[in-house]
Amino acid sequence: MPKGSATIYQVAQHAGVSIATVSRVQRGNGPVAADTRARVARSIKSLDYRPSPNARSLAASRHDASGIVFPDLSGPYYSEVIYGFERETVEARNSVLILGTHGRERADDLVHDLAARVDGLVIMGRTVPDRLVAELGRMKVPVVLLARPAVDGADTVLAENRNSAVDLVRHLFGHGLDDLLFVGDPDASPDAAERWAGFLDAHRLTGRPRPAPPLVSDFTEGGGHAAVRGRLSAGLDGRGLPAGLVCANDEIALGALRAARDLGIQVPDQLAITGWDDIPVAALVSPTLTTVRQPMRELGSIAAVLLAERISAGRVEPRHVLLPTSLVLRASCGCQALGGEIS
Amino acid sequence: MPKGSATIYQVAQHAGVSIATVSRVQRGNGPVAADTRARVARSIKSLDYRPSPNARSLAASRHDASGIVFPDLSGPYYSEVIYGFERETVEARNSVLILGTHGRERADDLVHDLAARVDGLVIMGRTVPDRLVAELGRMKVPVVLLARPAVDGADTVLAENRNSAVDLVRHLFGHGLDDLLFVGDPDASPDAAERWAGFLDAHRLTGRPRPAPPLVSDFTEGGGHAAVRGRLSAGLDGRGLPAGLVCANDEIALGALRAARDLGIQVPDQLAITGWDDIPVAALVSPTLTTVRQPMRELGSIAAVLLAERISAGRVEPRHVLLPTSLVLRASCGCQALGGEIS
DNA sequence: TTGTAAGCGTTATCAT
DNA sequence: ATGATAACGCTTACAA
Repeated sequence: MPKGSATIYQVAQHAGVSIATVSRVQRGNGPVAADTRARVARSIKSLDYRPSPNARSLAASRHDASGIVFPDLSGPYYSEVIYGFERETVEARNSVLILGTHGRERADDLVHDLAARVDGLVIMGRTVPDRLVAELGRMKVPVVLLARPAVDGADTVLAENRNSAVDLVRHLFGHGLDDLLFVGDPDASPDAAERWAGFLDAHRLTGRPRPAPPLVSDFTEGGGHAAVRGRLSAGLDGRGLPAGLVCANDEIALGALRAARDLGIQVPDQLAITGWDDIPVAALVSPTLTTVRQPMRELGSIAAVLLAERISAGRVEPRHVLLPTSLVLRASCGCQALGGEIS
Repeated sequence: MPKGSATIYQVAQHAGVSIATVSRVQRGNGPVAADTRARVARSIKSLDYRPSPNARSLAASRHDASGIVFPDLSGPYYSEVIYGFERETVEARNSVLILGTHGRERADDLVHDLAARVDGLVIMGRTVPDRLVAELGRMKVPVVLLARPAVDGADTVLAENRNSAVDLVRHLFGHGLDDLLFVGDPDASPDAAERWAGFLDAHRLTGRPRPAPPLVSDFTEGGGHAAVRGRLSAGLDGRGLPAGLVCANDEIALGALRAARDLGIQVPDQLAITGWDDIPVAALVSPTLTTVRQPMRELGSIAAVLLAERISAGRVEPRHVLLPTSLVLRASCGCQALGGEIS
């Protein structure tokens, strides 16, 4: 019982056959006589033989593993996507490597290293520059882009943003809320950019004047709180309050909610607030949060499936999957707390 | 430019040296003449050579990777721990493999496979049976147990539970709340078991009678909501309401909060509720949640450090790290919403 | 049906 | 200081 389990040689010897036969039995492919198979199988079991994934990768130049790159694991969005990806990937008998770039400088090298250890990669959002994505494409590394526009010949999977934003904003208009402020940073993520674009569309389509520029905030509760609090207190000091805040995600909206509470502003009576994602707590805060649900786990699992198609089925033409979202009407926009759901 | 980058042979040829020399230069270890080194380095750069992790693992029998096993990625707790682990591990130039067991039957095999791909493993909670942990120990696979009592010679890292529970419960007693109900499942996790033990301790230490058995719930908001709602409506029907609910984690507490809201029960006036973990939303719900903060990311990063000690420094005597927690007093226990923090 | 042997891309041990 | 060359544990033609 030295470190590691038995090797193929030990099994071969134990069963009195060659390593080729052991390999055949183990992988269940080549032709093997029934009795030989049984004998070898017994040896495998009794020695508890498990082929070394490394040696196998080296010989077969496959890894049976895939990787996912994310900017930061913070917040429900990333962890849910990763959850979906992990689940689907393991289900397909592959291992999962994760890499958070965390805005590191070495990110480039880290991604290359990751790429060398897997059969394919899912890349979330703007974690890596287009240049690198193209480079991976040239190296024939299967790549699926998640929540990011197409680059090169890579697959993409994203949730619908722009039309959903239009629907959301028109719903707010329907509440008689005209003066809306978008909170988020369109320059920071493709998702935010699309939501902002839909926000603009809705104004244009309904013949309204162009709205104020976005109130810039990162995707965190803290960021949302700070930005919104600043804007609202300026509003209280005479600049005037917007009628509603359309936040680029739920966490920003949560921060906005807290800012409003800090300042004694009633939501939704004095100020409507909406989010995006429908993270679990959106239904738990008070007032409950009107938001746009996107299927986070499914984003991850579908990315895994696309990757598998490329790797195993050898697909090469890029596929682009667009997942539908649904408007979740709750209390924070002025709807009844019971609020139904519109897809 | 075939699939994958250049091999060591191509670099050797390009630089006019043997592969051994390339290896030396690449790894920066063996003795190499300055000019040779420079020439080889140039070749490496110009061919964009990156050693194959697989071949390297096979030859050196190291993986430069470590793995983490969790039961389910749902909820902030697991994702935060994994975040801390990933960050620290990548910082140390290692890759990270994750595996969710999701209560699968094949979990055993999956863990073995994972073990074959990494230099060491972090195992969270009760994801795998003691038998398997012991088996890994026998195979000399470095193992760090997280939020789980020691097994074999494995390291452990856990946050203090029992005393913290005593402090929390005594704090509730101080509010004049005597009839407390524990919500959670001590049989389902070591953490829950310890918190329940502390809950009992507090009663004993203060000369109170033994409290009612736990109201069983899994660690989810939904589970907490269902269990608590059932108990509270029974209470409303005459059985009587407890004075406070000590929940095994924040998500259960959130469910309890919702159940109380459903039934029109005022928190904390009619019913106090406390959680555990201090997940981000605990500060955002209304009333804000009194809870026990445990350093989730740090649990992950410390596990990574312990693992690294075993792997690189070759430590072999088990280490056991106990992380302190802190009581976070907010509104749901009856404290002022401003609530300070006691460590 | 089974075995032999040539890789796969490194590291590491000897020689030189 | 450098180069051969034998592992590492497997897959996979190719032979037998």
